[in-house]
Amino acid sequence: MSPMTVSRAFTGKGYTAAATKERILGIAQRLDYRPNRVARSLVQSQTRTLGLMVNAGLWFTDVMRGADEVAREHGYSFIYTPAGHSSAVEREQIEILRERRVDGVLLVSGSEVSEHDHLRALSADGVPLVTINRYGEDAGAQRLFFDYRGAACAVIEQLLAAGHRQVAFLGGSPEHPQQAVREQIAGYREALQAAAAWEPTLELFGGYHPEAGDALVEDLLRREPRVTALLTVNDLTAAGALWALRRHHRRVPEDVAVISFDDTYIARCTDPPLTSVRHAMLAAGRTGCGWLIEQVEGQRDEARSLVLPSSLMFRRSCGLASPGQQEALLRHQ
Amino acid sequence: MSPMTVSRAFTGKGYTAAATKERILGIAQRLDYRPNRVARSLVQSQTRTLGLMVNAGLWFTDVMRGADEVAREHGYSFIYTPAGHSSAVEREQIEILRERRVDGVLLVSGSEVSEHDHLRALSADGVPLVTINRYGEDAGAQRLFFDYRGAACAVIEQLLAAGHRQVAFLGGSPEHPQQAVREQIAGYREALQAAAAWEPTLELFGGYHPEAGDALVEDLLRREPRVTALLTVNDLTAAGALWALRRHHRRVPEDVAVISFDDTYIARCTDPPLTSVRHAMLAAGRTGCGWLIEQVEGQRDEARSLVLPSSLMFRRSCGLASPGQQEALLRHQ
DNA sequence: CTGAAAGCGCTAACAC
DNA sequence: GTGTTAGCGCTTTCAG
Repeated sequence: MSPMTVSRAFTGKGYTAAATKERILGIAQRLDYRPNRVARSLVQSQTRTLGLMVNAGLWFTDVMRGADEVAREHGYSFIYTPAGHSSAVEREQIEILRERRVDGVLLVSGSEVSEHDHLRALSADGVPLVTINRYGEDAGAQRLFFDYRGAACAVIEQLLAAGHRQVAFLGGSPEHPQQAVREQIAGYREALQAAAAWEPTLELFGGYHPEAGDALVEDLLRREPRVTALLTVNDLTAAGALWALRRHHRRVPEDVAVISFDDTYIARCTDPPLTSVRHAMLAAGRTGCGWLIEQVEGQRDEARSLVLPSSLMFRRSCGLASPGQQEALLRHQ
Repeated sequence: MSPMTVSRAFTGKGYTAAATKERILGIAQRLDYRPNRVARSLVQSQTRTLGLMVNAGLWFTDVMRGADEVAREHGYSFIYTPAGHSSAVEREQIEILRERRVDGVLLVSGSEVSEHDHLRALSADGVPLVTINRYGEDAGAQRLFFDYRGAACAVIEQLLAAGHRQVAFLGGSPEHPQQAVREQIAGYREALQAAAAWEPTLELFGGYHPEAGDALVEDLLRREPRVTALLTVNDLTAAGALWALRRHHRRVPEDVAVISFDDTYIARCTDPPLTSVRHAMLAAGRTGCGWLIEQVEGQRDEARSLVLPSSLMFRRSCGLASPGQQEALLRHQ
């Protein structure tokens, strides 16, 4: 019963007599023996460990869950590390992951950082990298995106089709450091301009919180009292917008339709509940991790990128009929 | 420049001439060399890796952030694994963590599982374990709790002191598998009974979602129209309760005061915003990880447990004046 | 089907 | 201050 035989019994590689195998596993059980993956990692120079860098936030849970599911199915585990908002912090975390010899890195972060050398170095040294929701310079990674622009476009098109002509955008900023926000605004403009219905006075930027949403609606109603629909940068802003609309006795959705982004728990809790754009978080995690493992295991090294389709969760705030189900895929064109 | 000298240059252990050290670090930089922590882990039988088992959810972000901060300060990293809701799943995940030779495990999970052998085995084999919000059988772990009972008590006492006599409890169930929920109910009863103000008709169980909150308020107003205050099992339920109260033209907080549990984002988004019990998530993560590291490094092996004090985030829904600040510590007695 | 030898990259312990 | 030796627990390779 050499170490080699034990190894074969546990890994299933090579031949082992069924009887020996059984005996070994039995003894192991009794001795509370369990193979040491650290030693195995050393000799195989493969840790079956992936780095997961995420900016904590309301949404990252689902991405993480999806990624972890797939990892687990393939025998990988995740080392977690927060993403931070600067190249310096990122570089430091990546360094730790590299010392730990992770087989690949999944980076989930909307932060725009100025330098990408640390990411470029990863790929250059053969450590696969998949990014989710990361715009900016291509650092040799495979990349996944949520369809902020397309979703905004599609939502506006639906509102226009329902007869709305004065459709406002609330919150955020066209100068926001995260491109995702800028994409939303771009999508909003694109759809309205295509219908010759774009008016700059209907764009009210400047915040991401309920209080901002409330204040912006105050402004809006003063500037454009005829407004009949509004899209907000996120659920929080929409919640605040509802406060102001109620104060001004505008009924939602009869007088003003409201649609927001992100479909967090908040959307189910407001009065009325919010129709909200839902991004494919779980799918992002699953696909991202799948791509990563494909790279680690040597299939599909080429660069690729994919924009994941978003969907619209229909609730009472928008006055639109959902096409058959409560959740509908958002497809621009 | 033997391997040993390089090792000393990087770890700082033992003596290294400043000049040699500098030269080594320089060469390392140029060669893109970086110490292999896997090899180090093997020889030291210490991975500086901790297992983090959490049930995904709205709240776990903050616990995770706190834990990771402390871990990082001490040179540890976390391997993430979901907690699941059964002993079988837990056992499997723990097994993976043990094969990976984590130095300790932080278990964050309210799930009540029937068997604790896998946890007991951990401690028995010298793998430190700290649990957060885990009731039930003591499996040799150091344990942290949130003060659900005390917080409920203290909230009710404040409502009573403000003159409320008919105080309802909404949502949850005294038979809920998670003790945390049962603790809330116990605290509610305890405080009301102490004031001889407890009435079974004011307890309405049966759900954790807005729709449940809404329906339960319907029942409540039918049964006890004189109710002036209510405590809900969580923010979601409270949000639904607000819908029903508005439908019945009860003003919040003038006619009915509402206080909820968890202080999620939702509490800032309802109309009016919710006064809500906030648990010390970040502190739990930090303290838990700190305890774990103390165990790993050999100080403080004895069992210990601590109930972390909760606080109340005052917002408009409760009609109580906050004592000086918006957030106040909840202290029972 | 099983075993023996060698080595993964590092560090503990002990020379020099 | 620096180098040498040995070995952490496994797997690769090759021999039986």
